[in-house]
Amino acid sequence: MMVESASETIRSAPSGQNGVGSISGQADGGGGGGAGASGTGGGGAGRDAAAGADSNGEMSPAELLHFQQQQALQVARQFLLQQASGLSSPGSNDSKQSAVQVPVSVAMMSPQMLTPQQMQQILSPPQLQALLQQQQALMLQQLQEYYKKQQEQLHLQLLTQQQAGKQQPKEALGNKQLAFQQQLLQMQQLQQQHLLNLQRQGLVSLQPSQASGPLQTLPQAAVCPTDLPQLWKGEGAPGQPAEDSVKQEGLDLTGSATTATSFAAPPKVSPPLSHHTLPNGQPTVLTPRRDSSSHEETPGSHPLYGHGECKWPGCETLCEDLGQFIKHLNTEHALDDRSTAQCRVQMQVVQQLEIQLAKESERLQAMMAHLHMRPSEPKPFSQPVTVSAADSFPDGLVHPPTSAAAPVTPLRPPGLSSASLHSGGPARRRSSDKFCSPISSELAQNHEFYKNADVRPPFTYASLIRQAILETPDRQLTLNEIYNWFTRMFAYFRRNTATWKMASIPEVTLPGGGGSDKNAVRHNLSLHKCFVRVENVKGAVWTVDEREYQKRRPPKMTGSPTLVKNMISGLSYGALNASYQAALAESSFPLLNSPGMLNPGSASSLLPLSHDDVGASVEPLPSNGSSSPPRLSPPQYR
DNA sequence: CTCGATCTAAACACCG
DNA sequence: TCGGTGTTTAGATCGA
Repeated sequence: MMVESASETIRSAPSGQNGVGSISGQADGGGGGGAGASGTGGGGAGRDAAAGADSNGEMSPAELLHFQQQQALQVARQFLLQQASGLSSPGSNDSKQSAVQVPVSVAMMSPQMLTPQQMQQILSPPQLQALLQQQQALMLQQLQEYYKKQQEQLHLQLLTQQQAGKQQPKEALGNKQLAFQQQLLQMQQLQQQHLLNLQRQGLVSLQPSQASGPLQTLPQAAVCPTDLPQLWKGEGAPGQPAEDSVKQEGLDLTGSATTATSFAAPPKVSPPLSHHTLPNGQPTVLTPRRDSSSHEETPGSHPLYGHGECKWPGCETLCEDLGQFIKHLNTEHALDDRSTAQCRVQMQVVQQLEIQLAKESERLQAMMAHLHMRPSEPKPFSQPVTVSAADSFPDGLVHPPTSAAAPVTPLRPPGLSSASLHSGGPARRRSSDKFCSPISSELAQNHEFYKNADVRPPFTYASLIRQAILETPDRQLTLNEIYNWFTRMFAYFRRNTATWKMASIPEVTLPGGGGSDKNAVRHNLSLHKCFVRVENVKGAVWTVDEREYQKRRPPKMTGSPTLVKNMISGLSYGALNASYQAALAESSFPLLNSPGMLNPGSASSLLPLSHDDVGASVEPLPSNGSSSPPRLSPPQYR
């Protein structure tokens, strides 16, 4: 839908977007000129500024996410307002950072004027954490609905097609059905990815049987739409009572997360966060129930706790009982840079998948349109969004429906389309292969992911080039073949053909004879001793000197916050999130990339994050990626 | 602060 | 002359 159309627009205007933007690194740096002083770092501003206002009423999933974040902001502001106006109860034994300390001068100012940073300062960590979780809950809910609708649509359309097929040549019908089934399968895979990711973070805790159940066993041609709701237990019933503990929180996360309309009623902030406080003074802010109903049946459980261990990404700390786990949760996973960063990463993941899903959906719509099967609901997301938009801002604040498409804040997030994700601009992600050199298996596992997802692979050029060469039978490639490998294997580079093939665009042709990425490839080939040029009959080919390659890199592998930061900035969206970007960038990827980040059951991560390598023996993996605590440094924005 | 790795951009040379 | 290829330099970021 809009995602795709937007990206198409960009693609069709190479000189305007990718081309010029990426060439003149200073252009988007906001600061101009200075010899690239902000050349690689100024991308964020550029992307944000590049926000286009799509105001046709439709919302892409990404836009929806942004919108939800706006909602979260609204809730936060409401919360602030109420605190400032004395609604909060001073009796809260743990609110040392909350209402009492809200600077009146700040709190009394129009909440809309608060920046995320200010809110971060004002809100206590538990409150912020609650907001984060609320955001995720919202995202989850919308995604679930979206998935469900898609499934139902597919089912209906398949049925329709089968009927219509009676009037069509059998061969044609067969082909079409096959195509549909493939499409269906793709969506299912996407859902699985999404689900796994969520599960990995603990937001969704599938029962073992479920994990391998509905989605994976869905028959291709006979998908029962009801399977999905089963998978997303608890989702189908918005009014479903959630855990009391959650409802009693100062911020009624469950309510607001479950039904968008809950935003209408400013949460009763009687003793805010007074329940379930723990020795360290941190309230137990439970993740809103999005998972299986088993959690509601068993009050003694926690979505982040299962099989006696903490399910927090990368943690897996053993906890004997829930109490111990709660304690652990509040000590080890309180709201700090790392936790928020991890949260953010997960949001990125979800977002990516959403975008992917949107693309696939669009393709599906096009297919159906072609086959004269007019989709009943061309805008799967429109309805939830509409509801949210209509009901989410009852506070009298001006939030016309259009504001959904054109957010109030100048930060235009991801919605801009995936173009903002890969950010063809000079602020493109820097990849470090310090931790991701083992890309062989990673690529193998996530082959499809990279092929379709518009994310920059978290590898250095050198490691990618090496991989390209090693993948060939004779371990040699010409430069052009390397180019082709890049574009073939990675949607990111494919999408950035403007920068890859700029030589074909006169006005942006570089003296170097190619785009920046191409240039980078050539540069890397020349620079690294591990790449050996061999004269061949047909010309020159490049080979890899493994010894040099291994020599080149230090044996240890740590995470690359740089990469994180870049990825995050590329995916940047949302005012609230902005305040966490730095934290995330500084802290989270090492964890995310650590083996421990993966659930034991999901060893084959669908994320580009696994560490295993075919040549694992060459490069010792860290015993545990999470063992190296992330640096908690002040936020840095590039 | 330094150093190394990396990325990006650019200039330049060579060759078909 | 032009485009592709290859080399080199410079500036910047970032982590150790």
